[in-house]
Amino acid sequence: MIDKKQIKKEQIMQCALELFALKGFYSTTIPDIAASVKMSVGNMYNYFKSKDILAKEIIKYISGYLGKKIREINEQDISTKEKTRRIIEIYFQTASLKPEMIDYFLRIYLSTREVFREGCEGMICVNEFVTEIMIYFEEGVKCGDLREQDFFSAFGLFMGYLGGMVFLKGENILPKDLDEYVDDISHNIYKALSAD
Amino acid sequence: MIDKKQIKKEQIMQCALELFALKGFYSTTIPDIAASVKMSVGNMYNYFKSKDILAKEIIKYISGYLGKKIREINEQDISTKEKTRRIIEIYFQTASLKPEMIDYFLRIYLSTREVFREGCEGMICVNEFVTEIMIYFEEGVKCGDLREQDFFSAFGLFMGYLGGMVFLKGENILPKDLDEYVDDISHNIYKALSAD
Amino acid sequence: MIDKKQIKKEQIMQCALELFALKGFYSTTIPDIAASVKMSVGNMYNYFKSKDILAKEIIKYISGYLGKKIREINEQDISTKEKTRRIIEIYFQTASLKPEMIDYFLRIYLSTREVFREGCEGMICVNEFVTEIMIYFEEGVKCGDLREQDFFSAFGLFMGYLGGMVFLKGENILPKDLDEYVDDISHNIYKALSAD
Amino acid sequence: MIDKKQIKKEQIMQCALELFALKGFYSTTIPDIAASVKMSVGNMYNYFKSKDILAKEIIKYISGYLGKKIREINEQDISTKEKTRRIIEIYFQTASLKPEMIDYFLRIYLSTREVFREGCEGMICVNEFVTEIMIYFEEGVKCGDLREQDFFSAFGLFMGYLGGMVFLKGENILPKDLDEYVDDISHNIYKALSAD
DNA sequence: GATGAATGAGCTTTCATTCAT
DNA sequence: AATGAATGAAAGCTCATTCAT
Repeated sequence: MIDKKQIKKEQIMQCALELFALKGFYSTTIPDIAASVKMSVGNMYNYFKSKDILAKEIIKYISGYLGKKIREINEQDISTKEKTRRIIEIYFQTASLKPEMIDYFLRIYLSTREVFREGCEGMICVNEFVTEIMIYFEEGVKCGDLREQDFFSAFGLFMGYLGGMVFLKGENILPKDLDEYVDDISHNIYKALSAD
Repeated sequence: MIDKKQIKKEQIMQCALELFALKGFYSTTIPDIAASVKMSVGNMYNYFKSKDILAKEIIKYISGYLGKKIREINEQDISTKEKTRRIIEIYFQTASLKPEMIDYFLRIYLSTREVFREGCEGMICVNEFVTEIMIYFEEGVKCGDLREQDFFSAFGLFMGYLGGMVFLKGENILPKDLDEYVDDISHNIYKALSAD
Repeated sequence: MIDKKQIKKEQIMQCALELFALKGFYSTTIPDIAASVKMSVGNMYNYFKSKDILAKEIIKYISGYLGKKIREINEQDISTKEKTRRIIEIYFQTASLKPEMIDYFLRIYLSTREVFREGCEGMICVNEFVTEIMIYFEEGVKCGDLREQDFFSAFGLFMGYLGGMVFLKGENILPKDLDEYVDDISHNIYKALSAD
Repeated sequence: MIDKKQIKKEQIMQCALELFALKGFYSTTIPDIAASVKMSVGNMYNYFKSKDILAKEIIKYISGYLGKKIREINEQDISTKEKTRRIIEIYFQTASLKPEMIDYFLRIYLSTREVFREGCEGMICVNEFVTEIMIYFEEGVKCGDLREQDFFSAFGLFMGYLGGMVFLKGENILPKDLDEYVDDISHNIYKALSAD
């Protein structure tokens, strides 16, 4: 029973996620979402008590998804350089296969402060993802591959760079496919973060 | 006479800019803006025909402001390394002194697609700023300081990184002041972009 | 269920019809109509997507009503002279019992072009009514009672005349009741249209 | 001096007349009219104290214009039959050369009751025109050409018929030019009104 | 007389949320 | 759990009219 409810919740989140990413938070209405899930408006409120709460659950869901992917990389026995590359690959892959996720992250979560202010203070709602990046970084430092520096400076570089690229792709400004930038970007980032 | 109208327009833009950056585009109402300018709602429409148009004028205004600042750097006779540093300084300085500008850029312009789709295709509305970054980059390449690579990859790195840092600052996640990251970031970026 | 919705739509149309006819299209507000139906403003929009659409549905509704009445006359086995008289009677009767209908026709539909331009091109929205008048006229010609002439000249005479009388009545200019003019008018029209 | 003011008033009335006839009373704004007269909004109010008053002055102006035309016919020494024809000709001519006048009469004056209720009770504002039609009719009766009947029944026939035709023309429904209907219509009307 | 910036009430429409069924 | 009609507050925008210059 409890499972069934969870499945329905995820269906709603997936539909809402796509619509939010596509049209923006305010331009997506609850009836829009309900229609997309093929469910009545009233019933939606049995699963999520408000539009804001739905938005917050979605960002947690995305953070969990990405966190898991990176954890898998962190657990592999490979060089920091290789890890760096694989994280970038996973990020771009997600941007390619599930563009709504990265879009939601960049355009909804990062920009719609009013909505996430309460209940997502700090980076609570995005915790799983940030933690894994932190682990990647700390292990890189520990084994001497990465230069010791403020984590957030490194994080800003990493995530800002990747986010920036996906953004440009989304605007149809990039001449090439994201994959084709992986070499350049890996090189740039590793060069910036590495110890030597 | 025409000057007086221009001055009023800029007053409105400044007030709207602050409110949009603070509360978001949709959570800021025209009455909010009117109250902030101490002007009647109706009269606002004598200056900007719609909320959307106001939003677009603001981003052009910001782009012009930042473009001018970077042009001043580009025109100086200093090394690419030094230019890189100064651009970062200017960006962070702006984020510090006029935080609403960078915020607007990151949170409103980049995220509220529905609004900027028509009339800001490609990067038209942000043209002045992008052009100066392009000049910085091309001159760096020409004089052998920067590695020749896809401009947008470099642009994504530069702007994504800086944007990411300002973002983290805005979320009160950064332990230190933005200025204190200038060394690290300059180093990281220049290392990533430089020819050797 | 679908019936219930249809009934409510007709209730709204009837209330709106009365208000429009009484106060004019622009001087009747949606809140006015909602109050008259004892319904919330928002809910009105679950039945009619806009004020304009409501206005168009109303004219179709009236055209259907009058068309049906005239069809019943057309189907009767009586002389053209008698048909003429009965059409006039029906028209005046309607003007008497449901004055809002004729008023709406004359004062809203015929005059508020901006509203009916799109969606009511030609005489689409008033089709059922015009068709029946056309049948009356063609059958009269076929059986030799009416003189063959341009249909629209005949239509202009017939409808203009009747409309003009109702208008004068509405302005409280006519000294007598509309019924009392039936003889005169029947005579005038039939004399004008008849073959001899 | 007083003349100059009168000339300006007529210029405004002519411009307003055209706009009202074209776009309707409510869809024509004071700024629209001001722009059309090439005059400031504020100054317009030096000539007409309100939009409503302007509308009322216009209908009086039209009534005067048409009244004068018909008076000229009434004063001629011709048969009632010929007078009937000439009135129709004048009406159609006006509809052709100054379509805004007839349009204003039919679509604004007759339909926008809210506006004309106060100050145009009965037919005050249209007095000059109606009086001349009355004279035409009474003289026709006096000399035995027209059947004695209720004046308003005759008036409704005459004006309703002509108005209906112009209406149909305005809707682009009439296959032929208005002039070409003069014979038919003269015949129909005279037949309906005449004594034999 | 002339200007046009300024006012503010009022309009249509939207939409998150509730609630009777 | 499920429906979707109903609510009503609030949004963006318009426009007749006024008023300082």
